[in-house]
Amino acid sequence: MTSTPLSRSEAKDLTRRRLIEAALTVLDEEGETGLTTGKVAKAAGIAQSSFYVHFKDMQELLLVLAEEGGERLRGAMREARRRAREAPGDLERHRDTFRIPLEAICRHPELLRIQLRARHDPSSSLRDFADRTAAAYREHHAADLAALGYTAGDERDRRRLEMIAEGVNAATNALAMGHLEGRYPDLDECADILVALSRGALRLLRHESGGTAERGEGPGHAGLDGPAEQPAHPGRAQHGGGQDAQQE
Amino acid sequence: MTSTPLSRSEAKDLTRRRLIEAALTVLDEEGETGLTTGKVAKAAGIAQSSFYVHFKDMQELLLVLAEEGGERLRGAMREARRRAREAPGDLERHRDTFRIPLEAICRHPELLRIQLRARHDPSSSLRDFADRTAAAYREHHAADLAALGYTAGDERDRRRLEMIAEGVNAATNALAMGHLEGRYPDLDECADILVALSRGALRLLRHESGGTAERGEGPGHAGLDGPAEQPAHPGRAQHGGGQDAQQE
DNA sequence: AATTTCACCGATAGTACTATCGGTGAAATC
DNA sequence: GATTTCACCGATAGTACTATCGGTGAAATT
Repeated sequence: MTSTPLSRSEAKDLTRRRLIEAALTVLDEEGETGLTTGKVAKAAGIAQSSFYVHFKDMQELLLVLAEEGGERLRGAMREARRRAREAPGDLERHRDTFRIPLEAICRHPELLRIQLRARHDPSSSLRDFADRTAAAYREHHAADLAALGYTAGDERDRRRLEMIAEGVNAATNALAMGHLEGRYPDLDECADILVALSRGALRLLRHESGGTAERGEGPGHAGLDGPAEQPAHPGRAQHGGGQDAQQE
Repeated sequence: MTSTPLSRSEAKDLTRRRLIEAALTVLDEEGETGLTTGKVAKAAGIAQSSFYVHFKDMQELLLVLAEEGGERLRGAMREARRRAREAPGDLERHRDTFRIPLEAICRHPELLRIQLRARHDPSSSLRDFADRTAAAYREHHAADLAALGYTAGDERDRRRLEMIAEGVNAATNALAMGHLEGRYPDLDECADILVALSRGALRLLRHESGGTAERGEGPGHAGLDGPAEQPAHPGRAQHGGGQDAQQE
């Protein structure tokens, strides 16, 4: 019964929001090719020409979309990072570092899809956004790993840390998509795989930190394991304060 | 001086080839949105209307493109796999398993870009192709790992093997792109990272193969390493025989 | 040499999308 | 209550692309 006593500006904002949501849907379902003012306006329930009341053109809407989407995703990542930092040595939390991004992706898969598409599409208006987002993730993740105790000593280590972060990020996206496609029903299992991938790579980074750059693949002195590993056993507890265990 | 005594069908084939190459270029540079009969025809040096002499419509050209591109990439992968199988226990070769795909990507980055874009674009005509290609890679890689000795015992192991393959594939693509973007100048280093990523993940798969599926994340007994690794030494440097050093 | 074939061309009808414009009515302001 | 503002509308000019058609000349066939 309660009618809708919307003020003019409230109504406008609402329409604008509907346009943005509609654009997101169309973009996800039909790609940038199918994203037209007509379709978006129709999906939002207004006339095509009214689109221009809210946005100068489609480009402007895309920009807003990029900012909003980026913020949503980045927020989820920040959250994951925050939680991971809370107890860096706790194995369970370490797994969280991967599970939370996975969940974030699954909550808004269209955002990742759009970003991934744009990332490899030179003609996309969202290209810049996608590049910046990707770079932000890389650095986020690299910082996460650093927080876990994998501090980068020299230039090479820093680059490797970044490479690992980038690789694991890509794997995260892939597994999340696989999960959404029904191939990997268990997100926890996805997280486990990601933890394992990271571990292996970080081990490489670790035991070479001091030595020469012998190309022969130095997996040699595998003696030292990654930091957060040994003290792992404790089902979930942490007494062994992981990250600082190994000192070079 | 030698004029061009092209027969009619030869000339036609040549034009057709030019159209395909032009389409590939346009597709890479401007995305599917910018792929129009006019642009492709112009890039190939013929009139827009003549496009239809060679293809029923753009869709048909895209199909041809998908087949050709897929074949090119798949060929490179087969090669990598073949070489890897030749000496499964050889560490150097193991690295090849990753370096060769990296090189293949760098030789034709546009093919990967196009595939990645299509993979996440529901509206793309290349969607099916991209999905099939991705699935093929996954299975290829999973088979590679199996060939390296990581046979999947039960259902769970098989799924994990697939997940690892998918994750490492994604990481491969990401690192190759990073290399092309100038961030990772050394392809060998990329391969090293990939080897390390795989190792870590495969270890997970290994030492849980028999036990119960304790969710608590069993990375605990980091002991047993992957199978095909021990006999590796032969490579070049080896004394320490790296990865197998730490047991338990 | 005469005839046929056909790759290519320019022109164009048809379609889809963009972006603007004048009009309308209800909210906001006076 | 009169006036102004403005979100929304339908109509439409402009632009870009698709796909077809009849014409042309050189290669292929006879």
